[in-house]
Amino acid sequence: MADLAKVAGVSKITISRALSDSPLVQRETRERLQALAHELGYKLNVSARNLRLRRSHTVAVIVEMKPSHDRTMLDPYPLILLGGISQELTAHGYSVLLTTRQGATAAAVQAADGLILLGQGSRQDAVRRFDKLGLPMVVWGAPGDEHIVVGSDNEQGGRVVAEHFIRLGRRNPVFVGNPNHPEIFERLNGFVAALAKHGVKPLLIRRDEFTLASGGDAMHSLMDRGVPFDAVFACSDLLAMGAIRALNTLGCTVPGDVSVVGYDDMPLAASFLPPLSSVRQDWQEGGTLLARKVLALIGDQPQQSETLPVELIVRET
Amino acid sequence: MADLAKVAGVSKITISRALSDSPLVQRETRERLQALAHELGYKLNVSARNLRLRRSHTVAVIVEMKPSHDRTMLDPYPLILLGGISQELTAHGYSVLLTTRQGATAAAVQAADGLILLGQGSRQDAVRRFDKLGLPMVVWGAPGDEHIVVGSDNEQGGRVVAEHFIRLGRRNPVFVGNPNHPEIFERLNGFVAALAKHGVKPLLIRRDEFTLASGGDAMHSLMDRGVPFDAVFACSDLLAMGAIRALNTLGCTVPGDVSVVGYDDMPLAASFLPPLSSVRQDWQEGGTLLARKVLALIGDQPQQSETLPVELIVRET
DNA sequence: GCAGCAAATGTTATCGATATCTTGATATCG
DNA sequence: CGATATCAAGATATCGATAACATTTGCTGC
Repeated sequence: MADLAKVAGVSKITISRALSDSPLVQRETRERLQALAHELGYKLNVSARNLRLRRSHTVAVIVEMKPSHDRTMLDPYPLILLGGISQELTAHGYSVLLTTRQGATAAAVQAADGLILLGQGSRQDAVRRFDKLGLPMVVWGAPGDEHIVVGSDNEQGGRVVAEHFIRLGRRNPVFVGNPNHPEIFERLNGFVAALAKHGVKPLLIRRDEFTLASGGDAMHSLMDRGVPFDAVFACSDLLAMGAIRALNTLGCTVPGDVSVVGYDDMPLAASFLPPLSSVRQDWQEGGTLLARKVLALIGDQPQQSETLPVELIVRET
Repeated sequence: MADLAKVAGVSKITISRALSDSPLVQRETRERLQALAHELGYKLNVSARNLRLRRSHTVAVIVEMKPSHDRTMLDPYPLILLGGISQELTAHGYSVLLTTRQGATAAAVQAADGLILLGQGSRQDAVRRFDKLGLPMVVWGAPGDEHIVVGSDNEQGGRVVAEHFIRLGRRNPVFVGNPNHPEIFERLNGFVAALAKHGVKPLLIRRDEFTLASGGDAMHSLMDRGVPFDAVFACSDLLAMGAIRALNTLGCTVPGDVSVVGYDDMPLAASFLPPLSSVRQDWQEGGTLLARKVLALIGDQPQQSETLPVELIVRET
């Protein structure tokens, strides 16, 4: 900028003003300087500006990201939220600093103007760690009173599936998933509560992995134990698909003998054989909302937690 | 830091040295100052350091990311590469600045120490735009001579599928995909060349979308035209799955009448019915390599393009 | 006892941009 | 015509860290 100023025969500050379209500089001068800057290939030094302005126009997104081949694809939801987040932040001139939990100690995170936590980052211990940074922060997941949380309505998710099963006349439903995970716990809650209204008590099969294998395995162990069941609510589409395959192998028909509903409505659900019924969350909207809230917080506008509705897509299972 | 210095009764620079574990400061002093800094909750100002050191310890990853519900999931590969990239960069104290092409004009990108381009960013016009920034840059995709490219061996991918078809005695293979895309063009090349050695000439069905619908559609149009074919090489697993479904509907059996091979070996491929044969790329490794090369370039070590081998997973289609 | 040197710490300048306060020139008005 | 308002541009200080150079202190060896 100093060089530019010398070439143009003005002072640094005039250059600064001209480049930021300040009305303090005469239009002609401004345009001349802008043209000159462009011509000389001048690049603003962001670090210097950040230092001076005491803000980085950057939001750190902290993701729980396991590197294994399946995991990344099987559990891609944090990454999908990224789409909405990135779009919204970019539109407001902010950048996304992507970090895993391990990397979050890196200095760069402290430079961020705000924080978005995705994935199991919602685990309380993890969240508190970032709390200490004192940055505007929004968390994806199940609502609690400690933080500003955006998430889809997992309780509603459980409820609509329960009602669906009741409507179908199912009396022995099974829930497959990991209730230690707060979001899944909410689904279970909604499921159990809605069923209770009809005097039905579901069976809980705890599975920690969100894999096809795990879903199949759950069905096998159910059959082995000889427990009667006529409906399965799986906490992810993959669990559901694995379950259906296993049920077929075991001689059960879906949806004849057993109804199955998955979660997330991944694109493949629709073309699974048979087409899978599933609960759909609006990730794009979730991401957008997360971003919007951090930006608002950064702008000192108080925010509240918010829950997004889900939708049961009834197909053939 | 100045405050800390005052409290500790030393000068700023001593604080700076102590906190960066410089041996210029006596061990006792160093430890005392570190403890004090921790106690007072001192946070390094990254912008200031970046300014002074003229580097940001940040690598910008520019992704072609479409926001639609399907797209993100259907075409998640840029996001998967992110896993490897992020892991490797983090391990070396670097951060990942995630940007879409639109957002790449944002100032923050210029502050990065290096650039990684993913997705269709490999389109020449886009790549050149970033070239001008003069930053160390590595591109994912098909090798060209202009840039340093990391990618999987798409030609080999085409070749192994061709050989597989020949081995099965197929004489009328079809290629489904968008050859405008450089990576897919390479697959086509390898496919055609390997088939030619056996006197076989494949049919090309151009499809731009990587969706189930598109795959089905391709099969329908083939049948309508009455073209005989006995093998399909689809450029993505989704295309392949769509094709198989359509073939079944049209009264063809897979793999009886028609062999089908997909690409990417997504986790679901294995549990598709019938289990899908597919070409697998090692995304994790690809990401790691991308990151490693940018880091090397940043460290002024010259680098070359590199191609990763792929593997044909033969299942039942 | 003092040159000479090493170890530990301090001083000053600097990275590149911008906020605040001035200054000088022109316009406006009674 | 002089006083004040208005506008354009400059001077200086500052953001928070660190590199380069400077200084102090304590010690060795002759």
